Amino acid sequence: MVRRKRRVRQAGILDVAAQAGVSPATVSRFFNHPDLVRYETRNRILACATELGYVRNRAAGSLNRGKTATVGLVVPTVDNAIFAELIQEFSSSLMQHDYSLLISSHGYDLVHEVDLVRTLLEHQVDGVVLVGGEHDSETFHLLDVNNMPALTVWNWSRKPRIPSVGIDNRELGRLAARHLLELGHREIACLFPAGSNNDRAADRRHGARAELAKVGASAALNRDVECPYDIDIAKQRVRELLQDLAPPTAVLAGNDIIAQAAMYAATSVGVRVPQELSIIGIGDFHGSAALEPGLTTIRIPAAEIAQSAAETIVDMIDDGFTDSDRSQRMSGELLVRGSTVAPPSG
Amino acid sequence: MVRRKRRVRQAGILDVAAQAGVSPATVSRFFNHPDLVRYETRNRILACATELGYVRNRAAGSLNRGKTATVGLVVPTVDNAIFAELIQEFSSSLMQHDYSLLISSHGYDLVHEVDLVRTLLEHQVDGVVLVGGEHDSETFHLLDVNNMPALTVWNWSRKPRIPSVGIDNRELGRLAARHLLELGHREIACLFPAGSNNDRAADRRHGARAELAKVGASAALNRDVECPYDIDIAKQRVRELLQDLAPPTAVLAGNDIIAQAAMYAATSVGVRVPQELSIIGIGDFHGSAALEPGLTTIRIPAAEIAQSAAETIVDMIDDGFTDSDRSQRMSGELLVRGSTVAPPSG
DNA sequence: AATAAGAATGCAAACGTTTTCATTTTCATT
DNA sequence: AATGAAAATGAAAACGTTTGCATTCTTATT
Repeated sequence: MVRRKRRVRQAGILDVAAQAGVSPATVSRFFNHPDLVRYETRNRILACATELGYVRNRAAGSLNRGKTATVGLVVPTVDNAIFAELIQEFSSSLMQHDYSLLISSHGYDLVHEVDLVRTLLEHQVDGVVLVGGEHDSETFHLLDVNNMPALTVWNWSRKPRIPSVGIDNRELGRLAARHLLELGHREIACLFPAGSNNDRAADRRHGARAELAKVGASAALNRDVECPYDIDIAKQRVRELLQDLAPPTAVLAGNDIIAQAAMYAATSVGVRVPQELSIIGIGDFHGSAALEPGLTTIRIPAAEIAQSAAETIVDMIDDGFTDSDRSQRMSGELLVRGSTVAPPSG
Repeated sequence: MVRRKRRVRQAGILDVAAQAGVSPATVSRFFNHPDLVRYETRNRILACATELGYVRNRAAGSLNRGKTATVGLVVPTVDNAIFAELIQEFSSSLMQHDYSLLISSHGYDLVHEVDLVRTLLEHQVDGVVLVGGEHDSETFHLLDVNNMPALTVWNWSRKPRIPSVGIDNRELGRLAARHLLELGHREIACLFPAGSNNDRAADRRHGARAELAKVGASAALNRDVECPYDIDIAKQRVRELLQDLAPPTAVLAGNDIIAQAAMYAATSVGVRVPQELSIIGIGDFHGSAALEPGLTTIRIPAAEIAQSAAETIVDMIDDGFTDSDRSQRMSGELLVRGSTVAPPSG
């Protein structure tokens, strides 16, 4: 059977109406407010709709109502465990509220992010969720001018430009540092990505450094290594570190990916974890518990953040945007597993 | 400054037109066919548009043109390295063609998938891309009735219901099995997820089993373990396997996640990889090379698949759907790293 | 200067819904 | 059967673009 080249006109609400012997208005009501339609009529319409293979045209609907029941989410990257859980959970929470999700990623490029946000707006999303608190001023401008319900997630901050749902990254850094210090470590290498375009990482690093400074920072200071969230590069960095004349007794990693890389690096140069090197991560990603030894880390409640964010943005959309600040602060939690112990006495 | 509760009417094409002293038609042309507009007029319109913070309303446009420049992608899950690279690459390829991406995931539930596809159609996507070749018949029906350009990716199959761009999963299984056999392994445990709702996994398993059968399957047969793509569960499964009276000399994992879990499992029970246990995965995910030892695996060219899929679906949309079969077959490739060697003699 | 061809713009009719308001039908009450 | 209230439906006007066709403005050619 040859597929017709000529595009068959799709069945519209008018066709359904004609077939069912009612007005288009009634068909529309059937889909949007079924309780306003008589029982028998409902059946008739449903039958005709399925028979004709009718699917609603949300674009047309939204033109009228000014709502698309769609939320846009902008993440730095999807090619990574980092935001996978957030996305998954956000998506399904949203779906429970009958909203759809439009995702885009900018690869940690905040200028590119502007375009993504604009595209989202062009597609008439009802709300926008961004990861992180730092964004191009044009991004803020666009959201503001278009009076768009917006939310930042992942990081919490004291006085956000737009409401934020997330954790205090400084605290995460502090927690991780404190754990290592309490175990007795003083030779600690910190591995964080560059702060530009990534305020989350910058905050974590500041928190960690501040905590370390309390016990006299000089030792830790020269072990502040810049390292992207990339497993191969991170592994290489830690390797160099371990082959140093005076290797650190502990690694404080900017996230679990770097921590995982650190474990591999240690194995590859024959350094035993945790006996000779303690490693702590941040994030508690899927799989971090399965590592051998299990990775000590600071848990970020990704699922909770995602769920709460979904509910908050939906609220903001429905309530039409009151002034009440919807920000919410979640907290990180130290998860001690096998990768950290007291440093070798010496 | 108090944020207005009342929703300020967004600037529309008419406002821009009025401000610039031209007709709405010209403004529309400025955005869609700039070359039709005189240079000075262009400048004037651009100035007014930015001043008013105008963003186009694609919903309205699409109503008229019947195009949204949006493609829908349906993946089983996003919470996993598995499809991350595919998504990322597909998204950016699409963006280069000025298309946007609508993503949804169904958690390996093909019935749920029907709803996702319907939602995608309601949002007037111009094309739909599905992962895997097996889908609910209602899914096929919807796509067909609505005459929707559609593509399946990831797996290639001989006679697909709709065109497919991907690899032959049977071949991947075969390749992995052959490598182990050639090294001399005969005690091989295969770990694959259940085949229902996941034709990719089923095909890989069949390919592997077929290859193993060539050398007499009985040994391998009783080592056919069902195991989901979950690192924690997989680790547990392999652990049980290794504590068996007659542990296998090699593990053939359904994907790199399971393989990774197998490595951790081995470490946790003190079995050395690769000396006492060889492990091969399928996929070559981000990070598989960084494992210690590096994971031998069958590479799936995710980026190539994604790029090709993006181009193909865009073609199908633009060309209005000729009958030519756009299917494309990519191939897997054995990547020998450190996790496989000949079995211990004896 | 007159003319023609081409470029630039304007007019107005779609596109497929939703919703307000008006009208009809139903049903219980008298 | 007559009445009124409530429920169900219909008519028609939006929503903000795009585009075919008509018109006007440029510019080059004579």
